[in-house]
Amino acid sequence: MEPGIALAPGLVHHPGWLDAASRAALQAEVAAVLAAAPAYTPRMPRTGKPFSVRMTNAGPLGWVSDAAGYRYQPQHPETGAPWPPLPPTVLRAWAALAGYAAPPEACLINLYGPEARMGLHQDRDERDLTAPVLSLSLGAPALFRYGGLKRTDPSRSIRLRAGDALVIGGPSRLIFHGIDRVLAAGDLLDPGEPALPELPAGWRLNLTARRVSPPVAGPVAAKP
DNA sequence: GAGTACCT
DNA sequence: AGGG
Repeated sequence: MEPGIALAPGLVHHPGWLDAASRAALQAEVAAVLAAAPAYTPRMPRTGKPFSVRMTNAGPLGWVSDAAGYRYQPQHPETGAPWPPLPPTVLRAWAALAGYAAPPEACLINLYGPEARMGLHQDRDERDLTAPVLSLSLGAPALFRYGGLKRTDPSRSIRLRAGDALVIGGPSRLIFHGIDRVLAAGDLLDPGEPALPELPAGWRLNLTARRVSPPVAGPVAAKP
């Protein structure tokens, strides 16, 4: 597993982990996901207030939020279709960085317009909290804020750029985190084929791979 | 098992 | 910073 920069125990930043070719490949993979599973606007539990971020998913399960609450489900909430397969680049990054044998089951794709934000929150809807969450960034840079295990713990922010990977695991698995703001220009989406017609310059895209359920028990060790 | 991926 |  590659070193990266430990921001806290279990919270590891890998700046520029995806090279230009991998970023282009991932963009093409995201374009395919969006074609099969269009971005939609999630809503807050109970109040139904819309998020500023748009979302879609890939993998056997996807994270969704609406007035009924947060949950993982196998189908797109609007089309009813199963989520498309996990992008190969996400699986490759997981194998290299997650330190977890079983593959991810969900890849949440967050699409941030120039004004989009994500308030401080915990990723705690997964039953398997021993697996890390792996984040990959594309497009415009953004200010990522992270704190501690309590909402009131002090927080810091770092800049995430296109190609950065971030592993959120171990003692940091349940830290509060969010996106303060997307930064203007600077990094545009790499020109790649096929382009992402739904993603104008100035947008940021984040993919988070998650293990939702504990892996089924493997072979039992032989007794002496 | 609160809530709070939101808002003031 | 903190709400109910």
